[in-house]
Amino acid sequence: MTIQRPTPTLQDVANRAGVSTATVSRCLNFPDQVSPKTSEKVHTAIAELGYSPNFGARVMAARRTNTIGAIIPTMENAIFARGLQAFQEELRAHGYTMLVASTSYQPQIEEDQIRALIARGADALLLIGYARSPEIYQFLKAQGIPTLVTWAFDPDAGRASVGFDNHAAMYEMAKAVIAQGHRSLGFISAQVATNDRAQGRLKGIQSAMADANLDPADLAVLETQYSIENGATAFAALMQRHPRPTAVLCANDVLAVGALRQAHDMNISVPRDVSVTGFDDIELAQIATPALTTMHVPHRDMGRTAAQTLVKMLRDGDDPGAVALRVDLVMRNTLGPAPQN
Amino acid sequence: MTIQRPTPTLQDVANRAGVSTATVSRCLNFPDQVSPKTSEKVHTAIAELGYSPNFGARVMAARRTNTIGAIIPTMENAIFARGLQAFQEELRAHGYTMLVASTSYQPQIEEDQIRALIARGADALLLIGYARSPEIYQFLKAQGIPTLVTWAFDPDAGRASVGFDNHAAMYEMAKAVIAQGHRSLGFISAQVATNDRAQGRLKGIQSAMADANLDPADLAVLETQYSIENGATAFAALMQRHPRPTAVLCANDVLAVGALRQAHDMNISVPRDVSVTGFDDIELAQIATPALTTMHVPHRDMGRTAAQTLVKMLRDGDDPGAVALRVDLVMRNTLGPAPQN
DNA sequence: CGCTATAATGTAAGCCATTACATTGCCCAA
DNA sequence: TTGGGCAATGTAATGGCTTACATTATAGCG
Repeated sequence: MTIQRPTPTLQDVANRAGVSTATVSRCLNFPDQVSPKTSEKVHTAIAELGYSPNFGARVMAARRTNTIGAIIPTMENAIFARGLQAFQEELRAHGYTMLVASTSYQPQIEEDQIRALIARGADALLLIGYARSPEIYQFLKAQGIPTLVTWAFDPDAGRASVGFDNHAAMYEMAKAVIAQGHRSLGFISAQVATNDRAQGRLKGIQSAMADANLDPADLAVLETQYSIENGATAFAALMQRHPRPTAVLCANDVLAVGALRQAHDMNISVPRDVSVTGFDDIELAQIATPALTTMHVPHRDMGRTAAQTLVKMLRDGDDPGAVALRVDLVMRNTLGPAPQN
Repeated sequence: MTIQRPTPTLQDVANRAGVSTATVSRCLNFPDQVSPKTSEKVHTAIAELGYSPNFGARVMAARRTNTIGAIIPTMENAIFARGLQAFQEELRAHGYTMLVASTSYQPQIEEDQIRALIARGADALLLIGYARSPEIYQFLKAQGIPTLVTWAFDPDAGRASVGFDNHAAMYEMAKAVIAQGHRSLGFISAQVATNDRAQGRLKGIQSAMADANLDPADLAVLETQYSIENGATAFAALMQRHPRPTAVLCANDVLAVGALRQAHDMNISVPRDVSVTGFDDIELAQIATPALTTMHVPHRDMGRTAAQTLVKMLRDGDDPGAVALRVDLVMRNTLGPAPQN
């Protein structure tokens, strides 16, 4: 039976070192304001006592937690996992810790999570995309929480953001597809209603079609959820359409890989019979057979830049505006000329 | 110029609702101890004031943060991302928030992160694997932080854990390979030195070899880091060995997929010339050509169970011991009979 | 109706670091 | 030697919530 000794406090350290609590606090937080001699005494006392500052008291007194919240749809999507990893690494380099929450793409859950993370003391927040209710933006502002939007770029939104232009990226992809002679396009999309990135991508295709004198209304759109299986199912459905699309664009690589698998199972040759394109350029894209033509998004870079930006917002209080990152069309082997008939 | 109003406190809510601060606090933390009428008054006041509890004060008074830390090698590895996602979802269902840190597989960083998360007020910790210094376990114990080990299973370690038996799983895999007539085996492994899961897997193969009257020393082992590229390089190197392995086991699917790609590039037919096996059963495994024979690990289930276990440890203070989850050998198309010569 | 058991609410004592402001000590220039 | 300026240190107010314990309201029962 050991005697339960209360954990030592700042006061205990101060007593033992023969200084005031203020000095001990300064030793810990502003070491250069303390003389070397004092500093040594204090550190000895800390070591002897096994002192570790009380988190709650510290947060309460300093009014900050050095914790930054990130709310993403799901970590199971490699692009978010990768971005988050880079975000966390960079945050750590600046002395911040990351709090994570996920929404499963549901706006209501996102709202809850925003409130939850703020209640948990997040000093700042990383969010995906712009689309959310004005009330929640209002709340964020009222709470004085710096917030950064990522994965999207819209200079007109008037919010701090680090991302890429989903519309422009998909426009470029669609243009490349149309340049190969395709006139009948299909699009396997993520849920569009509450997802501004998906919306941007859809509109990008439609713009490219309009610019090529194709009727955007002819685009065969199928909305489904993120999974290989769903990509396969959607592709099969698209192949039943009349006219049958000669090119199927996908909102992400996972859906595209599903489409590829389904094409293979249906004995449809890619890209001879039908072209398929992805979006994101995750590992899967290189491994797919044939290797997937897709849009490369710099996920890690986005995460890192987001961290730096957020830290600067927090420290200097400045508004970085909307920062755009480059995406690159990666030509591999699933986009070819439209078949002649 | 707007007037900066101080954020409302519990006291403000209490005044407005005409009750005491204790009642408001109870409304928030123990709703069933408060009469419906009072509860309504309080919630109205909260809504009107836009009140949100102060995290620091709350932590300080309650001496707990309702935050649980998870320290993993990297989120870029799909298996950890998936496990973490399930962990986080389950935690949320119990009212906890997740703090994440990553180590890049470096023990020193892990140690820093453990201290960092505890300094950030983590009430409990999830760690991967058993291997770490006694000092850090000592520290964890001294701080009274419930800690759960996952991704591994060792009833003799005397620690709370939820995972699977890496040794037994790889033993089973190796046995299946040997049963196909393979006598010359190669193993592409993760770094073994500081990674008990990798160690277990290696030993599992060696045990199976010994049991089949093969000399474990004949196993051609190559250690490398997690990436498709490295898997490819390692496979190429293995193919230079004499005798050339007729089966290459890989410590994870990502390495295996790299091996598969390299085999394809070298015009080595899988499984006719060489068999390849993976471990984990991530999406990549189904998509690989040919589809990868691998060991299915219930990552999501592990995450969910870990969350439940940790919450119970925290609430009831009980020690769950070592919990084992089942893994399943998934036969697909990369394991075949050893070639006759 | 009066009494008791229990539910609901109130009072007030912490919790422990940070930091604005005050004070002391020291060095150097005049 | 003395006074000014700056570095180092000290004093003490402050932050907002939880919770043990005390008190009051309510319901049920004989």
